[in-house]
Amino acid sequence: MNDALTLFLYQSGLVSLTGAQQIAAHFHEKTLSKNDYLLKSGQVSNEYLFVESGFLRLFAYDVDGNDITTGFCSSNQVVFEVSSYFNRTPSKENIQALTDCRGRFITFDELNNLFHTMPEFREFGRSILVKGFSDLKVRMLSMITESAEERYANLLRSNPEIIRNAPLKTIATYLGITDTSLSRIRKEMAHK
Amino acid sequence: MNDALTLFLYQSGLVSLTGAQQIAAHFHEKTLSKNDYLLKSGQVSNEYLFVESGFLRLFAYDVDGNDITTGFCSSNQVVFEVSSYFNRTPSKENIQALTDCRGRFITFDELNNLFHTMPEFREFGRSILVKGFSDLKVRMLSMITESAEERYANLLRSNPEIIRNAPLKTIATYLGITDTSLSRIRKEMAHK
DNA sequence: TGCATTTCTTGCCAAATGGCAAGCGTAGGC
DNA sequence: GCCTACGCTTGCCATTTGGCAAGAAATGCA
Repeated sequence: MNDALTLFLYQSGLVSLTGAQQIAAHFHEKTLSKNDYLLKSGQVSNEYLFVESGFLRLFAYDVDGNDITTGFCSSNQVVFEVSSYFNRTPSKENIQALTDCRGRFITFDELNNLFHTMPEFREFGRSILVKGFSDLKVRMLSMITESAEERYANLLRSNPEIIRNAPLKTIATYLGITDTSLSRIRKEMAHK
Repeated sequence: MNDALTLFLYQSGLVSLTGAQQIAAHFHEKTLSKNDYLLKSGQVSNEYLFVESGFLRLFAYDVDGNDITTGFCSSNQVVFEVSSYFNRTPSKENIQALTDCRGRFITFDELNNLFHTMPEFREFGRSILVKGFSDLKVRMLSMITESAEERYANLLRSNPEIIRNAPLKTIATYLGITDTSLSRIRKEMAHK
């Protein structure tokens, strides 16, 4: 009987089953209630969290103090603030639960120890980083080449559950538009 | 007497001076003439290139076949296509020299061997990945919160040399606007 | 040098998106 | 259960950006 984290590690293709079990054993339980923060700006991210259930969002504040959603996270994904976690510097971003969440985390020191003792976990760690990077590149390209309506339709296709759990304004800032515009786009799309 | 690569490794703060010298010794010379490709889409990126002199750009094709600049690279930076290089998959992006370039590269297999034998190089490798990721996050936030004019002003401030070496259309796609708009923005800014 | 190609600018107008404010509905706290 | 946030929609109009096409300027190549 293997838990979701063990399976996630194993299914990456980079970790053996016994390796996955050993690695997963080092993670700790974590629960968050809706609206709880996993990370607040100014803090140093110290939880590399595998999400078993629930949804979260990452956001930053712009110069005018508006919060801008920089990412979403759903179950079977890893969430943490890359720069703060690896550089041990204060985060500019926040990570907040959109719904009640359950997951398993590991601290930076624990992760580094595991990296040293288990090369296959190192590979896994790199793959998480590379995937996050590539996904952001795809999103940037979509931001440049697609209309707001196309970007919303994409998001709806790829993350329908999140769209149901996040308020309109949150989704709008993620897409780079105002809540007013998103409301109009929704209306447009309903007509079709 | 240390070369630029050795200094770059050492100045990361993650590698000792002797370590930096040993690592640099594994890199190979590379020169590119203006407009040469370091990587073409469809190929697997196999050169982790430290640029000693010159400028390059990364670009992808959108659905209509237009090329979209996804990044710039100048001297004292490392350039490669992250996803293709680490996953050994065909690249969707191209890397092309904007000017004559000189640098030093290492292949994927060589890099992995070095990662295994020199833990300090592993740290360095991670820091390159993390920095690329964070920089892209900053750019995404700027894309969402700033006007085209502000983004252009930022780019002008951070990379004046590149702006002088890249054609207007190349810069425009990087900023997510048309060349027509960028031309107008330049005119506007000249008036001030 | 001269021709051809590309790059850049500009005018005119259209389309996309934003700003503001009012109104409405709903959900949570007391 | 009521009242107050808050979240969402909508109208009106402003601003930003784009599309197209023509022409000017610069560049590369024979």
